[in-house]
Amino acid sequence: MDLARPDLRPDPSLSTAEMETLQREIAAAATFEDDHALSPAAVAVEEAASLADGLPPARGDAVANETLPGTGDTEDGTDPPTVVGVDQAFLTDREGDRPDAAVSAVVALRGGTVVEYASATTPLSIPYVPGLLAFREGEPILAALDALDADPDLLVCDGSGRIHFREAGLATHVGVLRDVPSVGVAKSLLCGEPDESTDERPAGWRTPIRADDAVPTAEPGTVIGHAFQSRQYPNSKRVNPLYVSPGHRVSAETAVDLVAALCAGYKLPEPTRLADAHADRAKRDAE
DNA sequence: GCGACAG
DNA sequence: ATCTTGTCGC
Repeated sequence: MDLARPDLRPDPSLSTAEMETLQREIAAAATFEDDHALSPAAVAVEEAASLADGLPPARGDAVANETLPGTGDTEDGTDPPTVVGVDQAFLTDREGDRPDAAVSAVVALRGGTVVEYASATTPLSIPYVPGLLAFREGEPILAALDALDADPDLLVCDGSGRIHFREAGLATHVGVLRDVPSVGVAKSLLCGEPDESTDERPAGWRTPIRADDAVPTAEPGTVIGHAFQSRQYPNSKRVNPLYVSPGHRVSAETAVDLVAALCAGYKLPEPTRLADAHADRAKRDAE
């Protein structure tokens, strides 16, 4: 059965009040539990793709790679889950003022191998408002996902999921609309309170983020995500942690475990890092 | 009124 | 997010 909810699409023409109401519906339709067989081990990425010579092979070549012996295959011969990274870049107008259009990029990985790329450029209709990001970037993202042939088993979105004022961040919104398991990976904390200070933590460290007064829809103290130190330098400057939260059909614990498994030596998990690079390339090609 | 706020 | 060179460290 198809449980996607196209009726809950992030329509940018809604009023602020309507947007917030829609987000409460999204949160109500969301599942912050593991209802699938997605295991962190199954999606683990062993080696980072080299961006030195540009991005890995585009779709046509990558499809051929799928049939290469040992590439992205699991031991029992089953196909690994398809993980799709989603990211955005913005085009600026002639005067160099405000962003004019959004470039949404999606990159599909299977067993650490890139199997497909897609992107979509959409005019921006509303400004960025904290808490309403999905209404600015949601439509472009959905357009990019539509351009993808692959069937995502997991979406890795740039931004929050359950770590949100109404527990309905970008990752949750997109996940619910398509009824696909999703996680949110943010570079800064929107709301909620970490159990411990996140300062100068070693790679691999994590601490729960709990709902506070800024998240009235959740029972106070509910774990809505985690701060996760994906990378750290031995010396020199410190790296800030990531803020990982469930989008849809994933628990807070599994969300961090999945992201940890998807990291391959860089601060950002591979799907996000590759989508980021693809978005930049698509943007450059458009200029 | 003040503070605080993903990309 | 975006505007941008060099620079410090592995």
